Amino acid sequence: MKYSKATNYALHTMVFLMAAGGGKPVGVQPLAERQGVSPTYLSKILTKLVKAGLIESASGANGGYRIRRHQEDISFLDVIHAIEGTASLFECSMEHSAECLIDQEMRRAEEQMEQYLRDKKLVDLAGKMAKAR
Amino acid sequence: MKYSKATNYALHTMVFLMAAGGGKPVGVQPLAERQGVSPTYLSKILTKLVKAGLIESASGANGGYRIRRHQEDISFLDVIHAIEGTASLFECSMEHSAECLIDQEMRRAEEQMEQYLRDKKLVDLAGKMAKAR
DNA sequence: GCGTGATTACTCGGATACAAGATGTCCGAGTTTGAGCGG
DNA sequence: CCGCTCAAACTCGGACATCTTGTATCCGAGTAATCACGC
Repeated sequence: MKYSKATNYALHTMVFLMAAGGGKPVGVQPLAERQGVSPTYLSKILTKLVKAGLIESASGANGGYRIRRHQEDISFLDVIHAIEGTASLFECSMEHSAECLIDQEMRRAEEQMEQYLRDKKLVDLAGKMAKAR
Repeated sequence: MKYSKATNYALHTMVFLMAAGGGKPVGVQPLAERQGVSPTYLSKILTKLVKAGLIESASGANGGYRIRRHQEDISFLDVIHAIEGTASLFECSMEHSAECLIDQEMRRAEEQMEQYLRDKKLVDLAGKMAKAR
């Protein structure tokens, strides 16, 4: 029960892409080098973000990744769901007669966390991160 | 990023032990049979609950497990921490100069969920579960 | 100068390898209860 | 009736086996920009 490293990479990459702005795309190499991860692996992660519609990719020379326009209100939850999936953290999987009460409470607890992450926008950190790093 | 089945087993067992009361201990067989899991595996899970001080074990014939007295205010979080550990769900693991802002936000989000689970007491469900099952 | 082809710098996707953790089983050891047996 | 012994019913702990998932690498394919070359 931990968040995967991929989520960590994805969040950091998103913040950096936001700081870079919507100009020319950023290649995988500088992004990977900055985080100390192999470019090929990071590209697999970024592919998920592309499919989720959070960023867009540009093929060919001078290609790379770029934040999607008009989506600077992307939340933490958007990124996490793109990487980890949207499935519930807890599933009872027992054959109860009715709906499992434990399951209900666990899902409500999870909803508390998700609500917080839904309200937190990445763009709030972009500025601070740029100078902190 | 999912809760383990062990947590599910632990929560269900705790609720059932509460419904059973603090009289004579309950053996592993009936508990395991009810949840469709092998007794030996369940015993490993319950050992963690014992070490966390949530339940106590009685060796020998007519032995088994029993809820600890004066602890009917056991919360969901107590059980989860006993099984999953108390480590944070998110760890940045990057060599930033300062504290990672992403890490801070993720921990706050997690704290939202934990707070909910800390307030939820198992005893609230014990009665309902008894008749629902 | 201008098109055309080759080269280069990228992303994309699948296949594969590796490691770690979750899940589950097996077995021997210790512990308590209770029955049986002999005095 | 009493005490002793022994068997049965348990938990406990470690050592495995297995399966899934996360992590990571490699390679071929496609794509776009740029450069070189010939007309």
